[in-house]
Formats: sequence, structure tokens, C-alpha cells
Amino acid sequence: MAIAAKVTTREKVKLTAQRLFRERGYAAVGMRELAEAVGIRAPSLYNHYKSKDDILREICFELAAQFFKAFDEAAGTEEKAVKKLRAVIKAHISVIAGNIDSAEVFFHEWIFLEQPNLARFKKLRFEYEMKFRDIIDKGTKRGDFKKMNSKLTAFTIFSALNATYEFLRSSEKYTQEQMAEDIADLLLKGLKA
Amino acid sequence: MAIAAKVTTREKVKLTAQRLFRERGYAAVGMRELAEAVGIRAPSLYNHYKSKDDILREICFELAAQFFKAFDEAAGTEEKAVKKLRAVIKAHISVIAGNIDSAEVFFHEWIFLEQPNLARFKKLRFEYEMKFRDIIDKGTKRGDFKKMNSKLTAFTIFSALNATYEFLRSSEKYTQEQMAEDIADLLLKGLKA
DNA sequence: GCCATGAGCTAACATTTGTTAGCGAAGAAA
DNA sequence: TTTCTTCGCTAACAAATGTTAGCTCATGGC
Repeated sequence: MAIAAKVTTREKVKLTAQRLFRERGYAAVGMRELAEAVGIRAPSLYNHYKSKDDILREICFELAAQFFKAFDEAAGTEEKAVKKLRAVIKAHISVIAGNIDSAEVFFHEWIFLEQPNLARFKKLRFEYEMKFRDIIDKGTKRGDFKKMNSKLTAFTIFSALNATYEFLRSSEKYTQEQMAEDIADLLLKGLKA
Repeated sequence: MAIAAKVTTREKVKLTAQRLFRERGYAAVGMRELAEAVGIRAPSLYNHYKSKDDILREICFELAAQFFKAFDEAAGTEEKAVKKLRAVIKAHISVIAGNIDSAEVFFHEWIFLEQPNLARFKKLRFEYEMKFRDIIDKGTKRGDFKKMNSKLTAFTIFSALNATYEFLRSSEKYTQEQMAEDIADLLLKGLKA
């Protein structure tokens, strides 16, 4: 017997906002439209969130926290650079796969955050990027990785990962784990036969 | 003696729109703000474009045309799959590098296109993606590439390329050609030593 | 000199925006 | 019962939105 978890209105607002912001863009979704999709009236939204920006803020920062947590857990389990990189790639993709709507909002709509949240968000993103680059830099120094421009390498890997929500949405048959494995393979071993 | 090319107001509108749409998002930029940045009043914009959507339309479809043209020229010069893929990667990056503002608009703001342009745009994007995947599929069949899920492979490469504007903006010292070369290397040969 | 065209302007429009004020019902706590 | 809190509602506001109407003035071809 599944116990029907009671979904609070607040959660419903967030889930609906994630979907709508993703589908049509933050700026194009009005409070009335969001409210209607939730099943209430626009002013009632303010019983749960201070403002429209407040909703976006929660979506973005909650996901940021998840990325950091998953990274740290994954990075702790491995010592060698190659395995460590593989682990954090999987962890990163796993967060995206578990938050397929909010991940897209996270990557595309954060520009609409208002100060000071915008500045805080940018800082977090940079810190996260640096954690990735650190693994690559250390691995390159030990000779585990080819010698390449580390910034470009990290950047390319990052770009490849940060669009996986698109693929995940279009290819249901592919398991998330298999996909992470294959992307890691491609990035580590290359496409050439 | 350089002949000062006369920049028409229309061109100025487009260039300014590209920059503003990129910086703040299409929906967040008003016609009054755009006009002020150009140095005219909002209604005067309508002497040059039919509507706000019309400006976005021109930006997106002009770049689409450039991508197709560059792809076809590059693909024609090479026979072997590996070299061909390298060539179209370079061509793709070259278009982005030459249109660093509009490329970002192209990738992020196209959702705001109104019908029927939205449908036309989606179709173009899909066709372009298919041209890429075609090279990969044929190369895989001939044994030039490792056997992988071709959709995922194409997707990963595409994702890596489509974010290069970000890197280009932040790393002036890197030449566009060198960057294209290095990304192609990474994707073809992998990061592992 | 005359007229057509292009391109700027001001004034104004109908809508839509995010948000607030304030009311009422329902349920919990005393 | 009384009181307090939660959460919905309607009405409304000020500001901003894209866009149109219609004017003026400069330019260039005839």
C-alpha cells in the first residue's frame, strides 16, 4: 500500500513553476498563469513565496546545493584522478537526471535572479567549476591525463554534461547510469577507433 | 586609408539587440531600452523592423543560414569521416566565433520566437543536427569511429561545441583556430593519457 | 522648385505585469 | 466558546509592455 504523500500547495507551486519556467522561460510565465496551473489565484501565491523572484531563487539554490553535495560525496570515494573524474561526472549527471525540470531552469533562467542573489549564484557556479578543474589539473600533473589547456578541457566536459537534460528527456529507454558511463567513456577515451 | 563603412540605423538596431538580448534575455529587454541604447526613441524602431519578434527572427535565421553554409563548405572539402568531422567542428566554431553575441541569442532565446517562425526554427535545428549525426553514423559504419550510441555521441559533441561562445568570451588569448583544434582533439582522442 | 520617400519625433492606446490590501472561511489551540 | 493562524479569495493599483497614429523635417530625383 503506497501511502499517499500529501503534496503541500507550496511544493505544488514550486513543481509547477519548474515545469513552466523550463517550457516557456521565466520572463514569459506570469503569476496568473502559474497560479492557474497550480489551481489557485495569483495573489494566493504570495501566501507561500515572497515574490516571483523568490520562487526562482529557491529553485536555483536548492539545485546548487544538490550539485555540491553529490560532488563531494562522489569525490570522496575515489583516489585516482581518472576514477575520480568518472565519479563526479556520474554524480553530476545523476543530479540532473533526478531534477530534469529544475536543472534546465538552473542552467538557463538564473540570469533573471535579482541582486544580491544573482551575485551569490554566480559565485557558487564559479566555485563548483573550480572543483571540477581542480581534479583535472591534479590528474594532468600526475600524468593521468593528457597535457591540454586545463581550462578548455574542464569547460568542454562541463558543457557536455550540462546539456544532458535535453538528451534525458528525449531518450527514455537509455538509463541514466548507462548514459553517464558512455559520456565518461567518450570524454576519456575519445571517439576515434 | 580605411573607408569608414556607414553603419545604417537598421544594422545598429540589430547589433544592439544582439548584445542586449544576450546580456539580459529577450523578454527582459524592452523596446524603449533597446531604442535608447541605439540612440533613438522606441517608435522609431518600427521604421526598421515590423515588431520585436521580427528582430529576433532576423538574428536567429541569419545565423542558422551561416551554420548551414559553413557546414556544407567544410563537409565538401574532406572525404574521410575523421577529417570531415574535424572540418565541420572547426566550421561550426568559426561561425560562433564570428558571431559571439548572436550565437548566444541563437542558442538561448529562440524559444521566444512566435509561430510560425518557431516551428520553422525547430525544423532547421533538427536538420542541422542530422547532418552532424550523419557524418558520425557513416564513420562508425566504416570503422573510423568507435561503436557507440550515435545519438548520444552526436549530442555530446554538439553540446560541447554549442557552449564555446562562453569560452571565447573569457579567453581572449586563445585563438579560435587553436581552440577548435584542441576541442576536436579532446573529442576524438579523449582525455586519458 | 516640387514632390516622394525615409526616418525621426510626441502622444497615446490597450494589455499585461507583479504585487498589496483586506476580507472570509476553516481548523487548531486555549 | 473564543481566539489565532493559515490560506484561499476579490478588487485594485502603479508601472511597464509592444505598438499605432500622425506629425515634422531632411534628402534626393525629376
